[in-house]
Amino acid sequence: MVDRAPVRTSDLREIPAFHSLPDAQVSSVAALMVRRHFAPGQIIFMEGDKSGAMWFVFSGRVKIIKQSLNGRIQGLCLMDRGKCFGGCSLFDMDHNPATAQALTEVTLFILPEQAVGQMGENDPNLVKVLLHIYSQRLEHLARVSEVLGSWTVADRINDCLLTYINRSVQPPVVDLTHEKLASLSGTVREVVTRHLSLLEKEGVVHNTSGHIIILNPDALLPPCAAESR
Amino acid sequence: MVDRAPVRTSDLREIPAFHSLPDAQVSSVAALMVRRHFAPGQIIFMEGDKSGAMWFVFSGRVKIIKQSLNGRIQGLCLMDRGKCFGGCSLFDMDHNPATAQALTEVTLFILPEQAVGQMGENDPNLVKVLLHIYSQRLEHLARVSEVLGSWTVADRINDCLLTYINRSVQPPVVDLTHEKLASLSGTVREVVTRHLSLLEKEGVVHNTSGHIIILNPDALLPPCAAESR
DNA sequence: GGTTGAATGTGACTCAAATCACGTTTGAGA
DNA sequence: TCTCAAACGTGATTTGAGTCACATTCAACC
Repeated sequence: MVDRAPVRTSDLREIPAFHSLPDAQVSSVAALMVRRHFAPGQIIFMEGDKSGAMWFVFSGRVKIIKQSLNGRIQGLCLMDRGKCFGGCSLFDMDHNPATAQALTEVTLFILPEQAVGQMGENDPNLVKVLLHIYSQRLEHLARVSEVLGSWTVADRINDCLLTYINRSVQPPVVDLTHEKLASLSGTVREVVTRHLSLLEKEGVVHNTSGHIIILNPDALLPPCAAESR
Repeated sequence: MVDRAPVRTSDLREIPAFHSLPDAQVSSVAALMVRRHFAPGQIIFMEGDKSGAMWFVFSGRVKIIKQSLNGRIQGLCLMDRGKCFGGCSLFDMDHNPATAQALTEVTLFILPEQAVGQMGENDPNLVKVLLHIYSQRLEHLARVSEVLGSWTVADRINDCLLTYINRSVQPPVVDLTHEKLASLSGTVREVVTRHLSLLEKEGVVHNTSGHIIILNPDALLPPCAAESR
């Protein structure tokens, strides 16, 4: 699965974490990276693995999932182009807390563990990259814990719809099955189906197989956000 | 509330985030800090505030809480001596995501926003302090989201008991009312009371007013952790 | 176009946990 | 020791959401 094509500086430029970095450093990081390919369904790493490598999505989509004790699989998030995942052992954790699985054909850039370690030691600019990534995660986790803790299932589904909305087409659309949406919002398919039927009755969305067309995104906003508009 | 007594280097040494820092730097950080005092119940900062200052608990206990839309208050965690909170706007967030309230008499050290900003610029050693704090939070949040997402209420209550157990007395004890425990574990008082009665029947804890005596801490471990013993 | 497996729709049932509504105990201070 | 507010105990009721079971529709591909 290792692709011989090297990681080009211009490729890395597409990844937000490297936007603010001088060219020289981007290319030195690029030299340390490895390009890999995964087919849909392939496991990239498993919950419990000790790898501290960091993974960057160059193309395709990766699913981060977690298996709970009762055997249900909770999707944590989807990683699209430009996103970064893994590297958890750098964050004082001794193993990966979740599993990463390719959802489509994906091309990933890997920054191996020891390379990440060195980055921190040497160069304050590179530390900023790490801080940037940290920030993203903290924000995401803060959000997840807020959402799981206080919202109802209906709100969580709405939130997922807004998170994975694709506005590049008109009207905007969410390319997820009810099944996947259920997993991402921490519930089961039937509940998603029922809630989407409700939303359809209200004229907020339109259901087609495999896609959900969003007619009125604003109606999906949680009450608090709606107030502030 | 500003206390004239300066923050001493030896005071900072008590805080884990500064353990690995050379003396010279600890004292330069100490010079930037301000000591403040809060009475029980006082609000330290509110959800939505934009302050990016970081707060360190020197003595006493602070409660981090979040008000959900339905008006219920969810306690996120308690901060005891040595813990750090706040500074969220440094983490790419534009406002504090939660409220901090003094639970007892507390003495806090504040590292003002611009001081934190400078730290990152200048000294790679100080950046490690930030990374340390980041790591702690990521770990905590990862835990919270795992707990909220997959565990049952009973498991969450057990988890809270273990988190806030005070082992400095024998037998160990948890100094929280059912009400506070309910808030921390994301449920309501009645459910906590009922679950604790159960645990008492099983001989795991003993209930007294305002304190819960833990007779058998191991029995509180979740199934997964229990297996690995 | 007919077959097939995935995706969706829907009713009935179940259950954990929240809510409601009390009564009882506790402990600190007048 | 009396009082009162806070903390605790407990039944009855409600409900959100997960589970089960099965029917229906969709889309891809020979």
